[in-house]
This record gives sequence, C-alpha cells and structure tokens, in this order.
Amino acid sequence: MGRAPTLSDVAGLAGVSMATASRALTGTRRVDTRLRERVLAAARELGYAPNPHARALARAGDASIGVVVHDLTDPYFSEIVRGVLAEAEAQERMVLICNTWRDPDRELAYVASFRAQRLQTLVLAGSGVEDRRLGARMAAQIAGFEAAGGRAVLIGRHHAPADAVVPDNLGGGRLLAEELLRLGHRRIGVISGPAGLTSTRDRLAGFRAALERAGVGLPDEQVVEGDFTREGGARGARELLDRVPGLTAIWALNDVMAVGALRALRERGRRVPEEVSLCGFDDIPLATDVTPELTTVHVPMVEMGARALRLALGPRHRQIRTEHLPVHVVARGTTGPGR
Amino acid sequence: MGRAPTLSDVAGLAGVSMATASRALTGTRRVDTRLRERVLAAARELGYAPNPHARALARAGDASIGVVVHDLTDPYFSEIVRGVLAEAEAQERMVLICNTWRDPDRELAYVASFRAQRLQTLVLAGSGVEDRRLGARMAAQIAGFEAAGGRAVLIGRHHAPADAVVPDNLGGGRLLAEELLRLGHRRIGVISGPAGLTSTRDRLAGFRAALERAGVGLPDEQVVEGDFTREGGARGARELLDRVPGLTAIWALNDVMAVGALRALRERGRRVPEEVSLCGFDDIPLATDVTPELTTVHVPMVEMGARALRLALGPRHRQIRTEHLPVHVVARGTTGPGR
DNA sequence: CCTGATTCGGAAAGCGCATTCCAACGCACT
DNA sequence: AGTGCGTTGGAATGCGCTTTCCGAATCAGG
Repeated sequence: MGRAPTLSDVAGLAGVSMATASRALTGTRRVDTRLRERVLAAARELGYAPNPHARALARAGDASIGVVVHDLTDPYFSEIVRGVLAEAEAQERMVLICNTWRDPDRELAYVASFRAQRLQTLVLAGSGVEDRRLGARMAAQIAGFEAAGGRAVLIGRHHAPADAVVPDNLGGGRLLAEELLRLGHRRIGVISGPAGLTSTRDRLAGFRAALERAGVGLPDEQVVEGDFTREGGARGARELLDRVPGLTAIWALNDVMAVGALRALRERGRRVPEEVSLCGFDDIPLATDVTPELTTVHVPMVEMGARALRLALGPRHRQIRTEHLPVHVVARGTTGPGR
Repeated sequence: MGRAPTLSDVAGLAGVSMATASRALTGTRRVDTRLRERVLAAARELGYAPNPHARALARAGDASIGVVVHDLTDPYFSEIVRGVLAEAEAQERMVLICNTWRDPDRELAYVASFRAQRLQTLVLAGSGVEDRRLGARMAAQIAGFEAAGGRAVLIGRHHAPADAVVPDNLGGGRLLAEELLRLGHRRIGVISGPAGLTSTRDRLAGFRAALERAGVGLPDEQVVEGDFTREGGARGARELLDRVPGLTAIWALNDVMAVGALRALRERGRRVPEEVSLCGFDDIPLATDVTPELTTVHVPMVEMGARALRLALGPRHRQIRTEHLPVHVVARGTTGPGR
C-alpha cells in the first residue's frame, strides 16, 4: 500500500515482461489480445497509474501544456486561461498553469523550467515588454525552447521569434478615441497601463493617433500611469480630477482600472456619464456588473486563448505566424455626450 | 543548441564528475569552493536547468505543489489560489494549478495523476460533496496519496481523512439570517447552491436554524437552486420574484449569484434595498464593485489558501487537523429594513 | 517438408539525475 | 613514522518507463 504500483508490478501480476506490459498499456505496438487483457486487468486491480516523470524521461518529452500568465486573479488573464483550458480539454491534455505576478525574472524562470522539463507545448500569455534587454533574454529562452523541439505561442505583441496571437490594441485605441470624439469629448484624461508593456504602448498610440487626426491634443498632464488594478485606477482618476479641471471623459487602459476609477468618481460626487464619461478596455465580465455598465473595447480573450493553443498544437510552419484578432467598441452606460 | 544541456554537460565543461556537479548545484554536501565555482560557472554558461522529471525520479518525489480547484475563473477560487501562491512563493516552490470545472471525475483524475507523479504536496480547493459513493472514491485516492508519503490538505468540509481548512459556513448562514431578521425581514427568498455540496448544505442549514429559532418559516417554494454563476443567480431571482409575491429579501449563497440577482432585480424594476434587500456570501472583490455594494458574509479566502499550504508543508501529526476559520457579516448597501 | 517473410514477446539499454559506497587524501595524534 | 579520524571526489547503481534490437514462433508459398 505504501508504494504506488509500478509497471513492473503490473507485468509481474500479469505474468509478462515489462516491455509487453508497456505496449499493452500504451498501444505502441500490437499485443496478443489475451495477453493485453491480462495486463489491463492487472493494471486495474493494482490501481496502476504510470509515473509521468519516468514516462517523460524515457520519451524525451511531455505532452502536458504549459501556460504562463501574468496574473491569474486578473479577469483578463483568467478569461484567456479559460479559452486555453477549453481547447486543451477537447484534446484531453493536462494543463499546468504558472503565475508570474508580472515579474519578468519569474517569467523567464518558468520558461526555463518548462524547457528543462522537455515540455512540448507552451502558451505565454502576457503582454510583451518594450525593454530590449529583457526582450532579448526572453527571445533567447523561447528560441532555446523551440530549438529543443517545443512549440511556443505568445499572446500579445512580443519581440520573440515565435507564433503569436495578438489583439488589435492599436485599432482598439483608435476606435475608442473616435467614439469619444463623436460624442463631443475634447478634454480627455487617460489612465495608462504600466510603462514598457507593448499593450499599453499600442493602445495609447492608437488613441493618440485618432485624437491628433481630429486636431485634439493630449497633453502629458492628462495622462497618468496606472498598474492595471482597481486601486491604480482609482488613484489615477483622483489625480486626473485634481490636475485637469475641465475633464469630460476618462479612459482607463483596462476595465479593472476603469472600475476603480468609477468608484473614485462616485466618491468625488461626479456623476457618470452625465458629468464625466468613462471607458475601459478588454470587456471582461466585470464590465457589465457595475452600474452603469462600462463602455469598453471588446477583446476576444477566450478566443485568443483557444487560438493560441490551437496554433501551438498544430504543425510548425516555415514562417512565423501571427494571428491578429479584431476588436470593437461596446458602447454602454458610462459614456454620454461631452459638453 | 538543439538539446537542452544536462548535468553531464555541465560536469564535462567544469572538468568534474557528475556526482560533484550534482552536489555543487544542490548543495547536498560540501564541495571544495574552487570546484564549486567552476561548476556554477559552467552551469551559467550553458544555461543549465535541471530536468525536474529526472530529479523527481531520482529523488522519488517532487517538491512542486499541486492545487486542484473547481473553477479558476470564479473569484472565490482565484482568491484562494492567490493565498496559496503567496505562501508558495515565500517557500520558493513551483505551483501547478488544475481546473476541474466542478467535475468530480476530473478531480479524481487529477489527484490520481499527482499521486502517480509522486507529488508531495496537494491542496484540494473545492467544496466537498455529500454523495457517499463519490466521497468514498475521493477518500480512497487521498488515502493512497498520503500513504505514498504525500501531504494533502482540503479546503472545505470533506469526508476524506486528511487535514482541512474550513470556513464556518454554518455560522455564516446563521449570522446572515440574524442580520436579516434584525432588519425586520420575514419573507426571504434563497438562491441556493448546487445540491450535494457541503458548503451549500452548511450555509443553508445555518440560515434555516436561525430562522426557525425566530419562528420564521422558510417554505420550499422560497428556495431555488442555483449553480454559483451570475446567470444562475439571475434566473433564481426571477423565479423567486415570480413565485413569492411578498418577498422582502433575497439571499444568494455566493456573491457571484448575488451579482446576477442584482441585475435581474434591476431589470424587473425592483429597487435595492428599498423594495428588496439582497445579500450574498464570500465577500469577493466584486462585492464592492457593484452598486449598491453588496452586503455579504466575509470568508477569508486568501487566508484559507495560505493556511492550507502552510498546513501541507508543516509536519504531519498523529491526529487529523481541521482548522476552522471564522466568518463575519459585512453590512453594506444592498440591505435595508424590511417592511 | 523446407525456406523466407512476418508477427510478437523478452532482454537490455538508456532517459537525466541523486546518492550510496569506496578510495584517496590530509590532519592531529601517539 | 605510524595509526585513526574526518573530509571530499569519483564510479556505479537505480528511480520507472519506453524503445530498440533479437530471437522464437507462426504462416504462406513452392
């Protein structure tokens, strides 16, 4: 009872060699029906389960799927994970999920560990970073991973040489700006994301471009940096309110911050959307839980996760593939006409 | 480049035997400083990372921590996971998270897999089930896991013979009922959780007991079954509204359902809390995102996760230990006086 | 009845690492 | 100088499994 049963136990009980037992269990090669039955029965009787470590070692590979995310408790990532899981279940594959808390070193360590583990499939969900040194280190790890026969797929824009699924952050920023302009807003405050993330940069760049085209300025004082958390959103909103008196709209670069901002606005007695319009980005479930419901940009997070895994499980191509996913504005209750 | 570097590569480059390289890297035994430096340098140069499979095989064990949760996208569980992760990081342990979508078979399969993997630490987060057959199967798996030297800790009330951390669901139900009674509510609708879960049963039992003690009835028609999702909560609220005209309060057995119910009430034009009071259970972050903020029972989810892991990492005791964690009512905006 | 082709079970090598056992080497003693 | 002790490096073993490589057996064809 103490020791878990091994293949050799099964083989012994069935009265066959380990080789035969292994083949009967895995179906690698034909085994006489009677023998196979005996092996299967023995395995069942012993409650045998193969040791995945030994298997991975012998096979020089591991069929599990590794997923590395920035923050599992952030709905953006849990939706992505949901997509990956759904797809993985369809393939009956085990999924290992790791959380980095947005720490690049930890991210690197996890990839290295998966590589050492001879994992074959890896989904890296998290925004890429602009930092060249970090990017290069990550690119090296990923190249190593792929050189060893693994398949890695990135979610978000990275500088690493691997397949990727990336939402149209640039277009989303632009569309949202156009929506706000259409509503008549001219003085807009922005709660940005962590500097150095490609998603922050892209969303903001799209937004900026659309404003410029319309001849509307976005001075530095109207942009504060947030950290993609509720609290960061609330802080950002307060700061904007203090700094820019005539503000008619606030855009938070993700929904979680927008929810924090909504709370801050309410605390300050600013009515949304009558006095100040508010919008976010992502369209996580939380966006429709708040009152009024949040105007935002819909990003197909579940779809992104699923697509990423499908890409990773599919054949490798000569050329690196990047799937761009469209986004669209969902106008809800937190936006109204500007003065 | 193709193959990931192995210990023997490191040993070769450093000009020592594998044994020395291994000892230098793991610190198992003293190694001459100069030699150790050489090994470390070689490892760094090669970008060496030990193969965890081989290591687990050789050591007959795996230091990673396995976590099995019902639904990672449910904030209740992601908060628990957050607690586990925080504690694991303090110990520099890798965490593997698995999702069962509340499917007992999948849960069983994951535990079996961890057992086969010689995992030593397992946290099982999810309510226990009342079903005797299922419970017995799970108990058997867990017993096997522990017999093989592993340490398993359950979160929630289970029938399995292992250490556990359990929130005071019974007391929470009672406290909440007392709060509603205090406010003058006599006709209360309940959106229950999935039947067969111990948490559902305990919360409801506590609630019922307090009502009875006060001489207030809770007829069957005032209780509908939910599934712990927003949509389930919304459906439940609609059904209650249709079935029980004079309802002055609704209690959903978790916050996620309460949020769904809030939406349904709003759609029906019932003002909260003026016409109908509403409360939930758990006190997830979402509870304070909605308007009005949700009255609920605070369950220390993060703490539960952390405690569970601490228990699992600590020494095994002769006696099975169960840590009961207190809960308390947090009165917020969705409850008001009953008519 | 013999030969060549085909099927299928078993012995053994090896995946990458930790670890046990052993030998060699100081070192402080007598 | 010789004995006994503690230290430290190396060869070898084994963790549990898959997978070649062989050889025995079976079968079809002449």
